[in-house]
Amino acid sequence: MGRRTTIIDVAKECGLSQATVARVLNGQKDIQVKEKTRERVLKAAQKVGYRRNALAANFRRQQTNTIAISIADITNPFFPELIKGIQDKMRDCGYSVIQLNNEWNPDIEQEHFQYMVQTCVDGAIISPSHPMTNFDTLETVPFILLTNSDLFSNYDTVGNDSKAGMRIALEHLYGLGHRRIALLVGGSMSSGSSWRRDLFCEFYREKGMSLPANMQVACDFSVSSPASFVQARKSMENFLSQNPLPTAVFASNDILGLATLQVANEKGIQVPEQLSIVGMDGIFSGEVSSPPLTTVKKNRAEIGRMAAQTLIDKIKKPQGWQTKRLVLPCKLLERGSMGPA
Amino acid sequence: MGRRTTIIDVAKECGLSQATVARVLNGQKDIQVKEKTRERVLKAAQKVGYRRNALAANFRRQQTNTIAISIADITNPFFPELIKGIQDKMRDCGYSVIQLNNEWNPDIEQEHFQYMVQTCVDGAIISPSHPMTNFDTLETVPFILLTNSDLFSNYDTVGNDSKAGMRIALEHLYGLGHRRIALLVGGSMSSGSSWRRDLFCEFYREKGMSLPANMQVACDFSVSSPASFVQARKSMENFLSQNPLPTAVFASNDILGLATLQVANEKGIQVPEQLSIVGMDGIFSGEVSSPPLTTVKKNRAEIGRMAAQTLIDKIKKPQGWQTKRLVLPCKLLERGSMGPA
DNA sequence: CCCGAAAATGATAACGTTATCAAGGTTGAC
DNA sequence: GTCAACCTTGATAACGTTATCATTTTCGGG
Repeated sequence: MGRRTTIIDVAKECGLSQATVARVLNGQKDIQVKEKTRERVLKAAQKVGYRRNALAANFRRQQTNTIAISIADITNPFFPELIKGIQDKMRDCGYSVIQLNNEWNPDIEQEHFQYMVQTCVDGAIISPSHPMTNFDTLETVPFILLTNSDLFSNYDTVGNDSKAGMRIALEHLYGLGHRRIALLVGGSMSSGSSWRRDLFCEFYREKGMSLPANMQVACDFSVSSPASFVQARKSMENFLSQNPLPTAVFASNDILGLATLQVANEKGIQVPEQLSIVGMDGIFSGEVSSPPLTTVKKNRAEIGRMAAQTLIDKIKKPQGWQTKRLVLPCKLLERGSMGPA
Repeated sequence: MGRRTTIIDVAKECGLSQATVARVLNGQKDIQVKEKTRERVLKAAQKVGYRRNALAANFRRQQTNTIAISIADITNPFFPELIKGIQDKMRDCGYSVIQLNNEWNPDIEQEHFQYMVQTCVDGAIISPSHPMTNFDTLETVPFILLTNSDLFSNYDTVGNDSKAGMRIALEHLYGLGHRRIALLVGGSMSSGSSWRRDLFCEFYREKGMSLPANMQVACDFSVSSPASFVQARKSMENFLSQNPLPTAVFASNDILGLATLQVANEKGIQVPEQLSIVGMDGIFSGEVSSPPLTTVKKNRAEIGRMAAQTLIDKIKKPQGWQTKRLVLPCKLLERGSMGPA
């Protein structure tokens, strides 16, 4: 099989130097080359069927125009829109995206970091698998974290203000007259749960209410993925058997919220008349339950775009970068599973 | 900033040749090198902090250990599990995955193909954006299509037997006594719709029934994505106003099915007592509606894994490859929205 | 018309790895 | 002890582009 045609073949064809050909075919926009020679080159390139060898170029320049995304699991409905947001922005800026799933596994996550270094991605956007994730492996790869946790306060982060979002939900429920509000959190190991409990207790304290028993459920499976829906249902079957029931439930993600809703429906508990349910995230599935799930919506596409833009800024400005922490607000999306107490 | 350490630095450090060092650090498993020298190299590598430069290696070998996936849109709930399946298998085999969204846009799709060639991906898995997609651009990149359409019968394909799946659903409905079964298809431009109509009409003919009026709805928006749920609802509001209603509906994807279900619920049409609804795909959202949506399930993760495996086989066996067409069965997943007529 | 500056082009050295072939060592059978 | 066969290691040439510097050409002002 014949060697693939190179810049040199083009040079020979048009009788110009390799350098000039390179300038025309692969150079930046601000290069100097006469219109006439440009045409000569283009014509010759066409004739010999030149295709740029990106591998060679990447190697020479030691950069790939590729960034990596490290998340837990693409099948978790939280992520696709986020990733889409990143991809769209990155595409506009000439980057490709490699997406890696760590399955909540820190070891895999570390492998991914190594991969990023070796493969010379230009940057990375990372949703940390857990609060202790160590980023030293990444060495000089610029990265942005998808979180708003205080645990990562000295890194660049983009995230939703989940605390404020949760507060909005609780306040709203309170305003509707609810005094027995329960909290559902998933994944004890996940960083997410502890601040939620704190905020929850603080909220009760603030309102001068004492926290009734059995108002907190921690599901010890790993949260928010459809795969854990069945398990979530089991927890909820148990939870919704208590008497008296709470009048409202705040679920820290929509999967938990939907599990609660489904079990409530099955038990004949009227939603929202007897029980209000508020979820968090705003995934599509919440739109098709009955009633549709009221939720604290995170604009995931926006988060993705912001993260991408921030990463690009960071890549382009290697000197004097100041740590950035972007926080986007959540919005209460009323869809029908919340009502007066 | 100091140059990053190379194989040559390691060679100097341990007093062996570059070639030997390369054999130890980056060679295949079946290389010959004495245990003692291997240790020397490893130790030296450790000491000078050697990191393999994958860019150089990729360039030299003219391969990337990366494959590309081209799909319409990752936010379409059909795709994440499919992609996961591909990623998992590919990861096991040492490949990374670049995922590209073409937004159903053939031009973007072609751009992606060019990108694949330039960037020298080792292979590609493609869900064609439309029936006329031209793969010439891909040149020598080996690829597999995610489809079961006859339109691509001379390519390697992996797909579900959607026809058989649809037939299962129709037969099942028929068996339950339904005689007024409606067909909902989305996206007139998509390749999918025409064979569905054909099969639908044939089914009626086979059963010796005449096809009543208004038993086919084609929604002229681009299907199966949550983004079109609202539009699907509108079509269904209209459709479900007719009198008499069909006793059953086969929706060619779950989004349409869920839209139908929701509108039926709102109109007070009892599902499945007054109206049976069967969807197709088996996305998670169908599990949280009430009743949960009965559907013809496609095992997307399995499809992904098969496609990945097939692609790998093809990559590894460049000579004498025989076109393969893998067809996986669909399964009726009864969840509650289907009952006797 | 000449000169200097700027613009355009040319020549060539990397980039870090892999692959090829040559050279040196070791082993075992005769 | 010799020789062949095999096992290790070494030297070195690619791979195709970009970047740097040198050279040539163009152009305008005096």
